[in-house]
Amino acid sequence: MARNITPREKDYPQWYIDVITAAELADYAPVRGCMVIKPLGYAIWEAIHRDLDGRFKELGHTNAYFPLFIPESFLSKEAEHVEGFAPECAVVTHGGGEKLEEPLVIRPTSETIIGHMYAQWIHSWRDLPVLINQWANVVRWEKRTRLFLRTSEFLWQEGHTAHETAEEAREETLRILECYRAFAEDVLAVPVLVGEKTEAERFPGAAHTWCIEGLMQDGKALQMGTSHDLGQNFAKAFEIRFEGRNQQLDHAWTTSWGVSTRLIGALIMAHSDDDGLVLPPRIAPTLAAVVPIFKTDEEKELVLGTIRKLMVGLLGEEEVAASENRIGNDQVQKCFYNRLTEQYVIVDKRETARPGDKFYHWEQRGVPLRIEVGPRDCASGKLVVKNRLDRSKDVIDAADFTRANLDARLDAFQKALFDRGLERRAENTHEIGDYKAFCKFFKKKRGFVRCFFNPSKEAEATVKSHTRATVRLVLNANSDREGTCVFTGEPSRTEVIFGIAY
RNA sequence: CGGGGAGUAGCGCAGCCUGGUAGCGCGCCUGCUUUGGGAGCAGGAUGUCGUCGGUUCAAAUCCGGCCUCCCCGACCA
Repeated sequence: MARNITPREKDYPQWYIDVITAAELADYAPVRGCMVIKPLGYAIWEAIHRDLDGRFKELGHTNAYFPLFIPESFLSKEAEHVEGFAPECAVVTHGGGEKLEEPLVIRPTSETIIGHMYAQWIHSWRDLPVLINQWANVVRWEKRTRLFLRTSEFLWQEGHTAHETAEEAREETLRILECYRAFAEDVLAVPVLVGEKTEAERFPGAAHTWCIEGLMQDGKALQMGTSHDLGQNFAKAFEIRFEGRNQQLDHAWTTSWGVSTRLIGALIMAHSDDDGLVLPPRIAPTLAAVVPIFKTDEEKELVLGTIRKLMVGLLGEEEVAASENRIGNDQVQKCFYNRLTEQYVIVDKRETARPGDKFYHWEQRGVPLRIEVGPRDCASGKLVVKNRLDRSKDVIDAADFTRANLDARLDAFQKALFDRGLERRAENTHEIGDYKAFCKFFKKKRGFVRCFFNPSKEAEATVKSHTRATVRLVLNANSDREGTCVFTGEPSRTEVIFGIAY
């Protein structure tokens, strides 16, 4: 058992912090609500960035960059938008030692400044669609922060598109939603529900907000991504107009969508255990850690020699030789397993730590596979493969230490992780039709509650005051099944998911 | 922003009530022995006691302001 990690059972919030600390994902910054993303945490973000970026480009989007500072007056141009964001904006009032004529808001999101630019770039239907994404930091002055889940500054991507018709904008919104779903499930191995937000939970200024929602191990819901159909709201506020095929002036239809470093929090809370971080192989910066075991100098020579041969067999002489020239290779030798995804197999050659230390070290950092090679293995031509997820230990022939073998193990790991998530979600999803039972459930338990519900701001506020639960998403606004609203008892065809959210 | 808890060596903590030259465990450094699940012995280094101010001959300790973190609320992409 890891001695530096509080078990989930004992104190879940403390466990979360302990896992982050033990895995060295992040550290607190000397500014309230801000964090430093340390190399391992950042490598995970880079992996998320790399994969999603490819998906966006595959769909036809390109990246651009807009300013961090937004003139304060821009925010006010969309009534709901300013109402939603003004309370959490950081505002710059001075620059260069002088008071600014107009204060500058540090972007909490970029709809306004991008809308302003789109108004200048878009004149004709021939200019549409505009499909731009930006990778950026944003600032939202949060009262209560949590590492990765909610910090005052965070990293994200925000896509902003403009279209000729309402249909196209809606299609774009749903296309991105599906992109997020596939990414969350296939890459992060976190099962997500997909649906629309109710008016109460909608993005300020959006016509429709769609989301992917995951269930964490403590039964709380986590919003992992949103895709907004902005209708013509921002186009009207910023006068994004174009002359159509019919020679009439019309406002463009815009969308925006984003995921953030919060996804790292989702990864931690969905997969990790009392021994520390667990990462899906498709995201893990290090796929396998090779731990040499030896006592004497002769054994050291034998074991390290054997490992070198194994690594050459796995990755080729060129890569192994290159890794030996990298700085620090006498400590932890980093060999590229996949240069495109920047994923490594490492050899932990530190002589200051003993094998047991190394086992815990890499386990806590979420490395999916551990390879042990000792004198006994060298003699028998075998090696040990330990699986981080199910803790199984396989003794395999050295000849089987191949890409095909490792890939198969990593694929099985990825699948097992996702299947475990599906099982957990199934166990923690309940259909409840009666409001008394509904309240009783949330008094004691956490999880997704599926029910019929006729959304309204008032009803949702009342339910929240009773239970702290909110509508996480509308599963189906027009169900084939006919039910009764869990709150009012009236007939309903709207199926929703309630949960207590992070 | 309201309620509760905390801040002393890298980490975890004691000391504070009852002011009087700052301690323990782990980690770290050196050496030897070790090494297949967190090693043993010996020696050693490390602190503006979160910060600013007040009381006092004297403050980690008493008083006040502020900062930061954690938990529970409120708020919230």
